[in-house]
Order: sequence, then structure tokens, then C-alpha cells
Amino acid sequence: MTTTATSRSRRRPVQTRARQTVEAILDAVIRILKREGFDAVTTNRIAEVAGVSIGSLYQYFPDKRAIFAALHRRHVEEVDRAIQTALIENAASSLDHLIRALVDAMIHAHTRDPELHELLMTEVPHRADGTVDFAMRLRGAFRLAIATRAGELSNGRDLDTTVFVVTHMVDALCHGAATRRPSHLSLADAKREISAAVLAYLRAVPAQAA
Amino acid sequence: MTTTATSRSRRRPVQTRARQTVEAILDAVIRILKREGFDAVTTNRIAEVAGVSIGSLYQYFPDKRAIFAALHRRHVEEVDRAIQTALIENAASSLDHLIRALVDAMIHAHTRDPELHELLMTEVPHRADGTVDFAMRLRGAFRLAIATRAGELSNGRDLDTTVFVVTHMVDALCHGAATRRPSHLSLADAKREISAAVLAYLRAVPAQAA
DNA sequence: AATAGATATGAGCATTCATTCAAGTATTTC
DNA sequence: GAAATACTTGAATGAATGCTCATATCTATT
Repeated sequence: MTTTATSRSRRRPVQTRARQTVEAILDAVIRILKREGFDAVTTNRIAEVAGVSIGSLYQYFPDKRAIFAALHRRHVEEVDRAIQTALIENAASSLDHLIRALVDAMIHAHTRDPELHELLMTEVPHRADGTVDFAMRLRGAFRLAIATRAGELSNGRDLDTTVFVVTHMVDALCHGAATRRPSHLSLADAKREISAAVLAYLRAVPAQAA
Repeated sequence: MTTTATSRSRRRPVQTRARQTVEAILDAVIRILKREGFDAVTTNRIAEVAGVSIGSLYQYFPDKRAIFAALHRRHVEEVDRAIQTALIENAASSLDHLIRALVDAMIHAHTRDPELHELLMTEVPHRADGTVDFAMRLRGAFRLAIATRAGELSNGRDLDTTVFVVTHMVDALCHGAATRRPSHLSLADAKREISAAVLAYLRAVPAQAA
């Protein structure tokens, strides 16, 4: 497990059998993470839990870090698909509706397995393992959503700035709603509140420079 | 480095010499993290870079994880002090001013060493290593700030909900502003924008239940 | 049926790493 | 200035880990 060199790449699974092996490996990591903690996630144990030989593991992953990277990628792509779907299904909706739909999609994606998401963020190293790509695509989604609805806004604000704020708001609040929501607050209420917060910002008149 | 058992506790530094040793150890971890990456952070290397013997390290830390925990604690306490100071210095200020001050303090704290903060969040495991405590104290600060200024708000909203939203907004946006701010956006502008977003939410009329 | 390519196996190697401990050196206390 | 306490040292240990490779089995293709 070296940080420095990019290890040589490996075979890409082409048969179904092989794809199952890869999936089994990623699933095994999750199971071990949840049941035994991060330190128990050794390559040998991964293979064991996946019901696969250690040799097979190294057919598809050049080193241990690559497994974590793949796990993050898989997770991120899942969320991304949800976002893109919401974006397409609401191409004709009002800003109001679209924001609600995006928030809904984000929360839904994070609610499927909050524990996993939490573990991935706090225990599994993920420097630039798709996280940056995801942030970019999320920004892209909101940029599109907002830019095409500029008419509905009391404008004047720079688009990049708006997108920056909205993206961070939605990401953090949805994540928080899925994992650390106060007990009084229902998921439905949380969704409403998050959308309301975003819309309040979008509609507010920009602050004047001091 | 075991996840399971809580390792037996160690000597607490009482002489200045010993406190310097502990500080040197934590500083060494940061240096290695930045220069050589997480995987290079071994106990032996920490001791070496700290200019301290490996034996001394184990006088004060029961195991490797404890070092990470201490590092997180030190960082979190720094941010916390900044927040508390802002809270006290603006005890008599308007909500507007106080929010600005809190945002300013948060950003300032994260701007001192953005790279470190980023590394701590993405590479160094930190499950429940002060992170939870920090979230609680941050919520406490905002709860106090908002509850004592309820008069300034177009109220009707549940306090816990408000605090939940505001805390996540400020934390994520300040963090983002310090580490991933788009190049067009100056720090000063970011501060204004974040404060504006928070105030827009606070002043907006609560959304109605569907 | 035969061939080639893809996939699977797992014992074992080289290395690394976290941690201990017995012995020494400062500092404080009385 | 002696006794007690706090601190430091670093070679050594042993368990664990990441990963390779020679061999075997499956699947697809012709």
C-alpha cells in the first residue's frame, strides 16, 4: 500500500464471472468495515469474506488503495445517477420543483445506507478518489438547473458564486439529514426545510459589498 | 493499531520537557502527512521526525490511533476557541453582526492551514474523535446565538430545526470557502455570501407542510 | 474437439510495523 | 545531596500484511 507510485494497472473483468468477483470484493469490504472495523480490512480478509482467492483480488486491483478507490467510485456513481435522473425528469419543472427534486434525490441516495456513507467519509481514506469528480458533476447539475431558470430569480448574483453556495448547502444538509438528523425532525420535514433554505438564498437580494 | 479494545491509558506529561515531546510528536505527524502521505505515517517514522525515541512516544500514547485522536482534538479545540471568542465578543451584537462574526471566525480558523484540515478529513481516520463533540459545541453556539435573538426573526420555526440547518450550512460553506473556493470568489466575498445565505434562511417564512 | 484466452487458486515470501522493556538520564522533592 | 519521580532511549521482537507466481480450471471461439 504505497501512496507514491501509481501501481501498474490490471485486467478488466470481461466475463460475468469476473464481474461478480469484483462486486463480491467490494461488498466484502463493506461487510468487514461494518462488522469488524477498518483495521480488519486486510487484503487477505477481503478475499476470504468475498469467497474469492487472494490471487483473484490482485487480478483486478493493483493494490489495496485501488480497492478503496473503486468503492468510493461505485458509491459516488450511484448518487450521481440519482441526480442526473432527477435533472432529466424535471427538465421542464419550475426552479422550486427542481430544487425539491434534487434534494429529494440526494437524501434518498444517502438514506439507503447512511452507515456506509459515514464510514466511507470518516474511516476510509479518499483523497481525490472520485470525490472531486463528484463535486464537479454536482456543481454541473446545479449550474444547469439555475442558469436555465435565471428568469425566476431576483438576479444580479454571479452564477459561479451561486452554484458554489447552493452545492455546498445541499450536499452538507442532505448528508446531515441522512446521518445526524435530530430525532424531532422527520425526513420529510428535513427535505422541506433544506429546499426552503436553498430557495430562500436564491431569492434573497445579494448582499452589498462593504 | 487495534480498533476493538480501548488500550490502557498512559502517563500524562507534567514537565515542560514532556509537553514539548508530545507537541513534537503531533507536529511530526502533520509534517509526514503533508510531505510523504498517510501511508508513511508509521510510529517509528513519527518518532524519528519528531526527534524523539519511539519509547517516548509510547509513554504518552497507548497506540497509534490515540495519536490521530489527539491530533483531531487539538485541531477541533482550536476552531472551538475561535467560535467561543466570537460568541463572547459579540454578546451584545445584532443577529446580523453575530452571524457575520461567527462565519468570519470559522473561515479564519480553517484558512490558517487548509491543507491540514483537508488531510485530516480525507485521509486520517476520525470516527468519533472529537468530531461529534465539536458538532455539539458548534450547535450550542448557534443555538445560543439564535435563541437569544428570537425577536429579530419572523419566527414560527422550531429552534432545533433552525440550528440543524444553520450549523450544517456554516460548517460546510466555511470549509468549502477555505479549501475549494472558485478562483473568482475572494475570501471577503465568500464571507459576505455565506452570511447572506444564513440570514436569508433565518428570515424566510417557514415552508408549509404538504 | 481443439485451442486460446480469461479467470481462479493459495501457499509462501519479503517486508514492514506497532509495540515492549530493561537500562539510562534529567528534574524535582525533602 | 540523596531519594524519588519523571522522562528518555533504541535495539529487539514477533505477529501480520501486502502481494507474487506457478499451476489449474472455465469459458468462448472456430
